[in-house]
Amino acid sequence: MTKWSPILWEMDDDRVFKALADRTRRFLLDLLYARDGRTLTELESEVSMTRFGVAKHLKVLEEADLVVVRRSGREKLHYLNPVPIRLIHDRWIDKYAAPRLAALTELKRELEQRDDH
Amino acid sequence: MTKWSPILWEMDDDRVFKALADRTRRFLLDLLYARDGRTLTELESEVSMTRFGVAKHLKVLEEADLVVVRRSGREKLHYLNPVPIRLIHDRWIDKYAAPRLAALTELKRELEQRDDH
DNA sequence: AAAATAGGTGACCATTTGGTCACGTGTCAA
DNA sequence: TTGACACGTGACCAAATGGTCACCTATTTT
Repeated sequence: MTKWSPILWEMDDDRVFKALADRTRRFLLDLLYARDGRTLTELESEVSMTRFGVAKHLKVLEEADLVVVRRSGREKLHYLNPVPIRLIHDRWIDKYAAPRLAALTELKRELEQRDDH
Repeated sequence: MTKWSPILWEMDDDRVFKALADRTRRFLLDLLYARDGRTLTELESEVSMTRFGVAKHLKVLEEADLVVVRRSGREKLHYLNPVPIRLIHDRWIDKYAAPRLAALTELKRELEQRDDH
């Protein structure tokens, strides 16, 4: 229905949400958020799963454009792309409510800290 | 691992992402984003699915805390809760990158508009 | 050139998920 | 109080998903 401009990127929202629906894939995003540009083998070593499983998950993340890759010889470096996440946010949170919400989530974080020890 | 403060709300991140992974459920959130406080019957009329299907989806959204309900007699009014969405955003987008990203997504939106007609 | 390294493919199986239906409960109005 | 209305439950089936494996290609190193 919507014609997307292919100039910057393509976002298929179903692919993105399906990609985020799996714990392992979210953990892979966490790893890349902490440090970008890792190879499949390096990521595999952080997850208790075979290389094949991890490769499959990374492929799903790529196709959702949540992860972008750069090839370097026989290695494939993985990078986190935050744009689709930002679009999720913008879909259900309006500009004027955002600051108040940010304050609330901040408060939540503080309460957690206080609880943690 | 993290002890959550039950004071404000509980967030099970898996429930949230699984809930968002379905097109119909996202559409229900869109409907509630446009106008809050609707009943099951009203929401059902907007979707080509039986009442049972819609009820099941709403239950999933409730359990994920993406929708909160208020009972009024025999009716059940549904409201959108943006907090879990905000938490998704905060997980993978750092505070300093957010403004630049917002500009990018804004540009994207403009390009779409230009394309659309 | 041979061996080691990094990654890809298609098939397979167990489990989960989406949607429908028959039936049941609580609330309101005539 | 009787019937209409708003919603909930448990069973059921087809389809999609997560994970593993045997086997494959391409690049680098010795």
